[in-house]
Amino acid sequence: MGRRKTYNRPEIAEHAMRLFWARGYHATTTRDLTDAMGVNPYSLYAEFGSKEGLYQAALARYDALVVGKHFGGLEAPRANLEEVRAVLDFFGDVDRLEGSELGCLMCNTSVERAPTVELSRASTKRFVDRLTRAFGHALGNARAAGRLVDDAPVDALARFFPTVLMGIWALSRAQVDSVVLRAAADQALARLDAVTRAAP
Amino acid sequence: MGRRKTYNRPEIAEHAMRLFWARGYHATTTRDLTDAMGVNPYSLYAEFGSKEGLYQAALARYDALVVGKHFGGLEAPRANLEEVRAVLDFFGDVDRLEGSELGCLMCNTSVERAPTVELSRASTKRFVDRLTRAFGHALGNARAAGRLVDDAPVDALARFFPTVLMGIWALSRAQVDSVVLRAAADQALARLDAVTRAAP
DNA sequence: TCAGTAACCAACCGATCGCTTGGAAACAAT
DNA sequence: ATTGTTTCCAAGCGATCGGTTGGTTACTGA
Repeated sequence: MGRRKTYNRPEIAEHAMRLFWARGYHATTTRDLTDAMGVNPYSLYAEFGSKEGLYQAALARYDALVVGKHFGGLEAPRANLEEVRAVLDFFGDVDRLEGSELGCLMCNTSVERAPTVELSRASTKRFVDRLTRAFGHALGNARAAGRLVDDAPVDALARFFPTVLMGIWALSRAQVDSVVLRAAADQALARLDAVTRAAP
Repeated sequence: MGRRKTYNRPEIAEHAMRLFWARGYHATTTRDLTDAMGVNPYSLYAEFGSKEGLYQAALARYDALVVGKHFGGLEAPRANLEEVRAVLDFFGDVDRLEGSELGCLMCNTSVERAPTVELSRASTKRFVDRLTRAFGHALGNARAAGRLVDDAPVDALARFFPTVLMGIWALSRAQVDSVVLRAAADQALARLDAVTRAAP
């Protein structure tokens, strides 16, 4: 009943995600968005209500696409120490990847939006919770498999690692020397080694 | 020769520092600034040239006042393990302080400004360098005093700790559960303990 | 085929952005 | 007291912000 949409909602949200990710919320104008996406302001507001609504949709898309891509392994049922090490190792070398100066959209949101926008604060908390659960899950598996020392502080480590990653992401945006990010990941890994039981 | 200024440059810069710290660069308008400081736009532009110039002055003020306050102990000639532990412990409990949801202006700058503004990127790098040197200095003293194990990776630790703090600051702004920040600081401290020689 | 409906688009809205200006006010030097 | 210099301030500059609207186009159902 009526004309069909010529755009695709998830695509628009993904496009917005990339712009917001690179430049932040305030520095990305609605004209930047409509120009880059080839869609009219009318369609944007009909679909997302406001710039803020579009931002939330972009965060949701980020959670599904990017977070899922990087932390899906950690959330897999049989995730173990290998997955924990892999993700820390990956982000220790993240500056070698193209676009690493973007950091993480959720880290950016925590800094730019969370203090003043309730929805963004909630999104950030959910993100931290997701990462904490993911690490906790994998570390729990490791402990159950007898690969961690008995008094290994699984919960504390599961909160520690996301914090280290947030630091790495924040610094990525300033393009600090890659040695810094590598050292941060390595020392986090060293802490993990300290509570890992030696292989038999 | 001529009328005297009714404002004080460092005071203006400090006032701007607080506003930028709380709301970020883009979300703080020049009217917010002039209203809060009781100074006219003319004076602001005569003194700092542009909003960007004022931001740089605010960063300089932050470096002198806030960074000096929190990391001065670490930079003291005789700084040692106690100072390293004190600063990590302090920021592990930072959420108990009033205004902790502000995080750190340099962390905010790294995220919001560094990717697109060369001066802010340089400021951020200098900040990270200052922290890295401060930690390296104190850890170097500890090693020289025989308080660290022989193969303690002083340089890596000196890069690791600032990264953890950046993570804590980024998360502070989302007011995440204090347990997260405490755990992050504790695990960083545990890594330090692992390379500390047992007391005789 | 034609009414009804929904999406499209260019043009535009008031508000606010960073920043400037013309003239009055306050000082120092003589 | 006069002059020259500097700062102060209200008002306002063009540009751009997030968001809207009226008329047109494309589709659906009967």
